[in-house]
Amino acid sequence: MKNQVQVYNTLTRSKELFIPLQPPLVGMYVCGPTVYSDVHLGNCRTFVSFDLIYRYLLHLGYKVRYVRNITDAGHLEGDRDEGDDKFAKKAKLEQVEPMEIVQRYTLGFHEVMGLLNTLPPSIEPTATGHIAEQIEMVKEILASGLAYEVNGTVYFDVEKYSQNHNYTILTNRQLEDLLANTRELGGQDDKKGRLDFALWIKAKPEHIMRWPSPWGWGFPGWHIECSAMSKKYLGDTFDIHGGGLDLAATHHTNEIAQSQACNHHEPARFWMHTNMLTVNGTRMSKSAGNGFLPGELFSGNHPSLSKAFSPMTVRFFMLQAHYRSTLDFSNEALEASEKGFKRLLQAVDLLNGLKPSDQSTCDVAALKARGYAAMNDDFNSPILIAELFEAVKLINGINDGKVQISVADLASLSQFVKQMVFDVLGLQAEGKEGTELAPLMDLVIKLRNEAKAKQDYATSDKIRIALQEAGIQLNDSKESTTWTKL
RNA sequence: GGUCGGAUGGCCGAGUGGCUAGGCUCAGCUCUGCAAAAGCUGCUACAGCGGUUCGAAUCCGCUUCCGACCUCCA
Repeated sequence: MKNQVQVYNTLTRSKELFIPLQPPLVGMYVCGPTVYSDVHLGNCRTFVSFDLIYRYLLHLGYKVRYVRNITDAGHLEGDRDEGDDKFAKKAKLEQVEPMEIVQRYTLGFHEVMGLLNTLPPSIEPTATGHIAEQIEMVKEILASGLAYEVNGTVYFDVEKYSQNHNYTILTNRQLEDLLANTRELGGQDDKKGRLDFALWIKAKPEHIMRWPSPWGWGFPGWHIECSAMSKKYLGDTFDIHGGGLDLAATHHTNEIAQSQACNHHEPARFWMHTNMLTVNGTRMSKSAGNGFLPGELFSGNHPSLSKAFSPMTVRFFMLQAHYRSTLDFSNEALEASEKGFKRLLQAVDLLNGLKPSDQSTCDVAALKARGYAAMNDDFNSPILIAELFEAVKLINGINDGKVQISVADLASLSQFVKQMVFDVLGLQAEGKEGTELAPLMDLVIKLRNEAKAKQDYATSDKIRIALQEAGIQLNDSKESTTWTKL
């Protein structure tokens, strides 16, 4: 299965066969969150998408070092390379230490990632923990002549860089257009060129988050942290660099320039970008104010939400769209995912109790092949899920005695479905947390069945309705009664 | 304004030069004391207009509409 994965590379705008630099090792760097506020659902989608990619590569047997940073310094408010950074600004508002902000939102981020069942990255470095590496990198870029210092701030010289490099290689824009269309910045900084960006920023004396450097007290620019940390943990060139599509034009473009200036070759061979989560067709973002927080979704505590949706429903919803497509968020779409997810897991539960036959009247191998082909085609999880629903149909058919399956095929089907659902898609069963209720429920169901046997339907219906009001759904079938939490 | 990407059935979403995913909804059926749940069956869509082709929703051109990026954002 290895060496059959086609990955869409933003650099070439096409799918390419993915072969790691040093198989079976894979180095993957993904731009993580900026922890100055709660992550919203759009942020989560990116990390769920890369979690799928990480999981599938692991499933194929690759040994992946997955590095995802925490940005806890250096991100600026506004479009000027001076002034307070986001952490200091937020901290002033909330009357706390900047690192208190960082700590709070980092913990919140990890909690949400856990609920969404994303695997933790191999390394999760922080920007503030790698100031020395960033300073080193800035020094090297200065030495290469592609940066200049003005009053304690160091800028990258985009125009000089462009003489020998293609600055816009990632997004295929024309430098002239960029220069012509870049907004006038008000002339308050000391940049030579309009596209130049800060590598190191001089801090005002009152600035709390600042570090000593060869250029005086300051803090790192927005782009250098990813270049420095990816280089440190993955080397000068690694396999995959990922992030949200919104990072491509500026952040990743500048990362490539920094790495080229420092290391003299491109940092990553594959650039992968995940698309945006939209609300009514418009991108969900902090600044647009149309964001949903994961907590609001999981609790249903939001004016636009018809009800609460569980983390796994949300994850399944995200995986039902391809990572490079926009995905539109709505109550209807979430409800559809909730039901579909439930149906999928119910079929998975049936797997262990299926009775094999001598022969198969179904083609498990073809089903598996289609599932793998989908994932090998740029991680096409919607198609994989469609194939899993074909498996659901098969499982139900076997359960009903309408379809026969051999022992070997059943084992193969069972392994495939479970691996894909749990290991690759990263889904997990929910609603089983009420196990302490089980003995109680057994008793209630027994009493109700006794009433039913005596045709005392008034009592049996009373129990059913009361339980429903208490959030427990009874499911009667011919042989038995089961229950689920609503 | 520039660059790029989209427009798929009631909804969400894949895909693709001929065999036309999948989920949800809806309808019918089975099961059932009734209901729910569950299962089965059914539901042929690709913005518009031209063109290429034996054949296009899929390729090309134009039009309309939408979005993203160009400024912090996953």
